[in-house]
Amino acid sequence: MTTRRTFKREGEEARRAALIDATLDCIAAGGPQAATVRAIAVKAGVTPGLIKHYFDSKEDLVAAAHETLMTRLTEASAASLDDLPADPLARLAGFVANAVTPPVVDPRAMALWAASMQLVPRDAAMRAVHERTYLAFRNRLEAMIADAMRETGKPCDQATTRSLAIAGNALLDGLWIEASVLPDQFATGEMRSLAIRAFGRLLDLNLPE
Amino acid sequence: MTTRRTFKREGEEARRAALIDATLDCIAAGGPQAATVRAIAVKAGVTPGLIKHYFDSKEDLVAAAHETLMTRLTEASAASLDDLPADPLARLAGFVANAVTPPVVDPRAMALWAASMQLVPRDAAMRAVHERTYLAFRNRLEAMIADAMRETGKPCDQATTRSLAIAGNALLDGLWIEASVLPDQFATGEMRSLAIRAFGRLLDLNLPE
DNA sequence: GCTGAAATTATACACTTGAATAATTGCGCG
DNA sequence: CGCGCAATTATTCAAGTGTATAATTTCAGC
Repeated sequence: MTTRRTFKREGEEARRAALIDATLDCIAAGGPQAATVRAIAVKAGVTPGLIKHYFDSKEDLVAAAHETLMTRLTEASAASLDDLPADPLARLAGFVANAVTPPVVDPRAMALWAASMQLVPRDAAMRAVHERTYLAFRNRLEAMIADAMRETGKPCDQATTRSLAIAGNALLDGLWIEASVLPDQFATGEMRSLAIRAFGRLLDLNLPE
Repeated sequence: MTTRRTFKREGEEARRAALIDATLDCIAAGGPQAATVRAIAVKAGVTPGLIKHYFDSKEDLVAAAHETLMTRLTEASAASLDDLPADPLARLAGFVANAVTPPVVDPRAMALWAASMQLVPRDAAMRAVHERTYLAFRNRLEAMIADAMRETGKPCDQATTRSLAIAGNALLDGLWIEASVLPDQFATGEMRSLAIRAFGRLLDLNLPE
């Protein structure tokens, strides 16, 4: 007679979080098709049936995982703000450098981001999440740009600031992607100074490296 | 007694191409997990077994499809070069505008691109394809940038040109992504002039809109 | 310690998946 | 026309999928 595996009762929040993390791990490691209920359960140290107990369906779990991912990416860049200097120019330079170097630059995060981008065009809920997090990031960048321009006596109108934020955001996105996916293409530290210089040219500001 | 479905013999190239197109259609419509051998066969107007006849495995077919996708994206942007003016500044502006407006901007292409980016970190063959196509695009951009700088009497050294090409490429990538995934965020024509202005600031050139 | 309810595991099921094999058909060549 | 081979279809199979349900275990409250 085989004995049942022993288990411990965890709180609902802990279990949901563990299942979500396990889902993200699976997707990062092998793409969406690798995130099967069984693989997720193994990674979470749990039995497949438990997924059904905490989520109505696997689809629900995946949606929750993507929401968590997006929130984390946004919060990660927000957290770094606390460690940046108060001087607008240095602050902006630090923000830029942070966005294009590890740990923000990370193949795993990149793979997860690509997986979620893939869902955006055909999933309204995912699109809403993306739109919200995108605008949050861009608006934060816009505020820092406005501060920097004002600081250097080159204030610009709102439309220009908006355009610069859109372009600056795109620049950071593009550099983040390439640094994450082809890390060997760039020498150590090259991406950092490259990004700061490019951002400085975009704003016509002399950002401190 | 049920009669067999009638069929026609197509050439090998035609069948392979049809299967690859069907695969891309499936991935674009429903993500990688929707690209099952049966769905692909239906879309190609063929029986699942035929896939095995032309490709050793489904994995091989998917790899071939991604190679085709990447090549097409690169060739699409190359084709537009023929229609651009010879003047370096106007040429660069046209290239930029082309990259951030339809038909290059396209939710379907974006979804396919995301699907393939997702494979890059864990598939060496995909990484090689990405690296090759990325460098081809960037080198083309670098040459145009060098021409434009020389034209305006602001020649710059090779390292600077390289940096500007990397940043310019990132800027175009980022704008392309956002325009493709959140088309409603930008007014008609806004993305185009925004991109040209931002690119002009990056290079410190007055690009004609 | 008991007890009961909730959490967790175990089992079963219907379905889909990719692949392998056998049966048939189209069609170039004589 | 008919032969033969390769292209294509049809069928089958084992493995894996998500989910539903039943059986067990944990643990808080008495």
